[in-house]
Amino acid sequence: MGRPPCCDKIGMKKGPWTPEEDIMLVSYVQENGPANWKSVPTTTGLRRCSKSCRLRWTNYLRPGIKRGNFTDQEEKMIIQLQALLGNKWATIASYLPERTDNDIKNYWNTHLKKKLKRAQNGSGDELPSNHHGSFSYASSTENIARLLKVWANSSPESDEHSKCSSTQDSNTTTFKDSGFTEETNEGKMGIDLSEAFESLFGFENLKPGELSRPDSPNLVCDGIKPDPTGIQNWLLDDQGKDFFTTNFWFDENKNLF
DNA sequence: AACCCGTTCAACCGCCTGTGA
DNA sequence: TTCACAGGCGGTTGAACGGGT
Repeated sequence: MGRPPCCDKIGMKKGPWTPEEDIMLVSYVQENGPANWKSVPTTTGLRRCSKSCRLRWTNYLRPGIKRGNFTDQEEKMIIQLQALLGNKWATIASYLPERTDNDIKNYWNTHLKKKLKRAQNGSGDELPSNHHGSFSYASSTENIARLLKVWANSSPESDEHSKCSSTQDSNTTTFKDSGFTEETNEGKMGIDLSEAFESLFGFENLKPGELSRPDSPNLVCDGIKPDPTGIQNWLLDDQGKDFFTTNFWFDENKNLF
């Protein structure tokens, strides 16, 4: 016998939400903020379990949610991120702040999966050129490195960053003029990809100094930070500043190449 | 008009994780 | 250290809908 679902509590309603229920929930959040979901049913009188309330808010009622068709850019990002991260929908959603994880998951399952399959069986014209037509997660160092290199070189953002990197001071190798603000870094888009790196490269808990550039051994990596607009990644130096990485990657010995 | 079938997406389920007592 | 609980996450379901016959 497993644990009974929370919504099995007597009197709890299930199924589609009515406009009246939505209003009650929005009123609660306006007054109390999106927290303490446990108290929502008792405070509002809603006959919904706390999980249902939280889900309704985060997936539907929360401000700033974009609904409707996904743009080509969004589609491309989802495909690339899914190839890199697998079905980590919440992480992928953090790169598309106007979309919910549920939306992205649904879009993947109903549109993109089929699209990829068609492309795999057919010409492949529908896919970004760097997608290798596999539904499985990128599973080897070689594959993921190639995938990201090609993608980075083909995306408009990478052009911007390449320009920036070409102007950077080679002595300090501090990334400048990236248009990547601190606010963005610290916000929910600043997702740590170190887990993906760990699984791909066998890195276990990147530590300060563990990664270094062969041409600048005194430059060490203190972390990895992705670009919210794409799958370029920055390395952070030991002072927490970015030093760029767009066109270099790691080998199995944790050296950049 | 009635039925069938495929598609979409909101919502639920069950497990996992983080946190506080 | 252990336990309980709330919140988070990914997988799955099923009602609603639209197009075809």
